[in-house]
Amino acid sequence: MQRGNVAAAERNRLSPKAERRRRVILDAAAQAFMQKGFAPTSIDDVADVLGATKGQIYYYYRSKTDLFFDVHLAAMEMDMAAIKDAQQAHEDPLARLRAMSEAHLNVIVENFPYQRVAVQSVEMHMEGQTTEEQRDRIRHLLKLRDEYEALFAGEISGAMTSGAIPQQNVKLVVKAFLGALNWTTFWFRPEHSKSAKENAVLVATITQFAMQGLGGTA
Amino acid sequence: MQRGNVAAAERNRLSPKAERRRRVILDAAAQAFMQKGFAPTSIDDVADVLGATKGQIYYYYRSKTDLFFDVHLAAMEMDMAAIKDAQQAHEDPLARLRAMSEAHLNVIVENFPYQRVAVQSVEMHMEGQTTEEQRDRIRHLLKLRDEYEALFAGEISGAMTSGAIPQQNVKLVVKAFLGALNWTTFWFRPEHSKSAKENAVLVATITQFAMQGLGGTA
DNA sequence: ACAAAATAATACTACTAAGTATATTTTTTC
DNA sequence: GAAAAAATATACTTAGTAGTATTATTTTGT
Repeated sequence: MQRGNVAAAERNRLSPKAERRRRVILDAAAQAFMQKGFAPTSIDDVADVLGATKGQIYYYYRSKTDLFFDVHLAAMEMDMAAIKDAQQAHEDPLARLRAMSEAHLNVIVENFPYQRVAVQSVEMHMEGQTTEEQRDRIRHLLKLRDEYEALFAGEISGAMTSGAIPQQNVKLVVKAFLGALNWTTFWFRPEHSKSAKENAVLVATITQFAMQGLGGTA
Repeated sequence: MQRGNVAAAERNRLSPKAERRRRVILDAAAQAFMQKGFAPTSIDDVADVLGATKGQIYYYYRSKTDLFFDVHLAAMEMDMAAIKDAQQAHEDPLARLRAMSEAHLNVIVENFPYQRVAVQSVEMHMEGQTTEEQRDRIRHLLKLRDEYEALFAGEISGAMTSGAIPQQNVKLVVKAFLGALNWTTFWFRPEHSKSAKENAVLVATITQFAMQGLGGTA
């Protein structure tokens, strides 16, 4: 039975085994898209990473586009889960923000292929030949991205209100803040990363930079 | 006479008229690549932006790849020229760095299509089917990029040595610094940008964030 | 004004890769 | 352990596009 792509909401209809298989394919796709980006990566490239053939991929996914969207969505879900935990562990806006930054960077270094793919802009690749259903998914992904940014912006605003950092243009500084973090996806190479300690230094240093960027008095 | 692609060093062999035409094509290519990225942009897309046909483009450029490289190179040359001017206008490392940051951001907002293209990683698109000559050009572009980063890293090191900012991992903070700036290519939309004043606020705010990120005592 | 050179458009070729249809193999179920 | 269902592989079709060959037009020099 051809099952094709399923939205996140109906994933539970799949058998646990099928879902595991989907995840393996998703990992291979993240790996492949990471290396060359969406357009120049063929389904056969993904199949090569997977060690299988096209047939298998099309059994679980309707199209290359849907596969890409699912990688993207999985990446965002990782991010969301990680920073919400971080957020709830603290009271003070700046403490929250610091924990969120660390969580975000940890997700990047630990799930690099997914996070790298998520940074390749969605809208960029999909102009024109998309179905209405796919445009819905794009809108959803963009909405998630905006919500994610809003979580950071909210804490920055909170810190401003409480006087912990100077008044400043939140819309702009939140971009700079996330830019400092997300830029990691451009230069970090997980295969060159030796130790967990080295990654910890990365997380601490970039977080320190971003927090100081806001101009707090410590 | 078919002339094809020429490297920067031999551009002066072209007549002024031919060089102007090349530049018009380059602008169109930057515009087109900006919208969708390299792979999904066809030469016909570029020709559409140009308001002409393929024939014209292939008269001046050997291949789509060479065209992309030239956009990239032009972007880097803009950056280099801008920050070298900024650098020479000041003595103090932090003053230099601030001026370099402002210069870099101004180049981004004023030549957005080129700068956006330059941020699309070169290496990402070109795995495999490249000629030896093209691989040379990739290496050259990557070298320029490293040199560019080294100019920023040098000033950060200078500021550290003079005690203007705390000791820190320069390799990492220079990435965060440039990340805060370059991230602008992901969210800035020149067509929505109303006034020069608004752009000035952007440049000042992002620069302020990046400078503070280094932890100076002001 | 006209020949030659330069520039540009058109018509064509070859190839890549997404998606599909079909066949084969593996797993499950009774 | 055989029939049915699920999972995977293979073979094929088709659309899009990079690059080229050829033709047409414009510019330049004399």
